[in-house]
Amino acid sequence: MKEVPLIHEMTAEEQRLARMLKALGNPVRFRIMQFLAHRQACITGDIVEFTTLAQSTVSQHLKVLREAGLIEGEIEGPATCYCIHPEGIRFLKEQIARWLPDCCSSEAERPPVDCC
Amino acid sequence: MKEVPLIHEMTAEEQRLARMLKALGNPVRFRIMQFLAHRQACITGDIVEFTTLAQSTVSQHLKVLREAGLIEGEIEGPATCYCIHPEGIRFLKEQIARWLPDCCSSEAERPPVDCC
DNA sequence: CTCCTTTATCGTAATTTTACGATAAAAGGG
DNA sequence: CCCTTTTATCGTAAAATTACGATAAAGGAG
Repeated sequence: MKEVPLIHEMTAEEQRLARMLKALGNPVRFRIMQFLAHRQACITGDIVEFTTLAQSTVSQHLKVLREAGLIEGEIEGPATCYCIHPEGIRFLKEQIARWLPDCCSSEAERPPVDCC
Repeated sequence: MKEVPLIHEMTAEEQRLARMLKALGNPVRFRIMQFLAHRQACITGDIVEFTTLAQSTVSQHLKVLREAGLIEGEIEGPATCYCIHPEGIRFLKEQIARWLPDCCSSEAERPPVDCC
C-alpha cells in the first residue's frame, strides 16, 4: 500500500478496526480464527497441521493476527499456546454492530432513497 | 492466493463472509464504505473526489465491493449511483455477531482456560 | 551437557494486489 | 449528428502479500 493519505483522517478506533479487518481478510487467517474459536486454545503445531501449510508460513500468519489484537500467544515450555483475545473480539463485534447504525437496520428494506 | 485447499471446506455462508472481509480488508475500500454509509448514496465521481485516487482505481475498488455484495450500483443516466447494499450489511453484522458465540461474550474475562 | 522438540525469524521466489493512463461505452444537451 | 460528461474496462508497472526452506533460539528429557 503506497501510503494512502486518506488513512490519516481516521480515528484510532477506526484504524484499529481497519487493521483487524485486514488481518481477517486473508482466508487462511480467517480459517485459523475459526479453528481457534472452536478449539479454545492450542499450540502452533496444531494449527500447522490444520492448515497443511509450512510451519514458517503459519507462524507468520499468527504474527499478523497477534499484532491485530485478535489472538494471544503464551509461551508454554518450548511451545506457544494460542487463544482468542477476548477484548479484541469484543471490540470487533461492537464496532461492526455499531457500524452503519442508521442504514441497514433489521427492517426488510430502507425507504426508497431515490439515489441521486 | 495459490488455491488453499482449506477453503473448500467452508460452507457457502462462511465463504461469503470471508469474501466480504477480504473486500473490507483494504483501507481504501473500508473508507469508501464509511463514506457511503454517511452519504447514503452518491455518484462515482463523489467517491473519486473523496479518495483523491484515480478514477479507474476507484472504479476497480467499487467493483470489488459490489461483487462482495456490500454495495449496489444503479445506472442513473450517464453516471452510476452507489449505495450500501442493505441485505449484505445485515448478513455481515449477523455473521460477526454470531461468530465465536461462546467465547468472548460480554463478560469481563473468560474462565482461565489454562491453555494446554 | 547433549539431544530433541517446538517455534520464530530471515532471505527469497512467486503470486496477488494496487494504482495509473489510455481507451471504449453510454447517456444526454444543443 | 456532434460534443460533453460520466463511468467501466484494459494493459501494465510498482508494490505488497504469501509461501517456503534454512537457520536460530529456547525449553525440557535424559
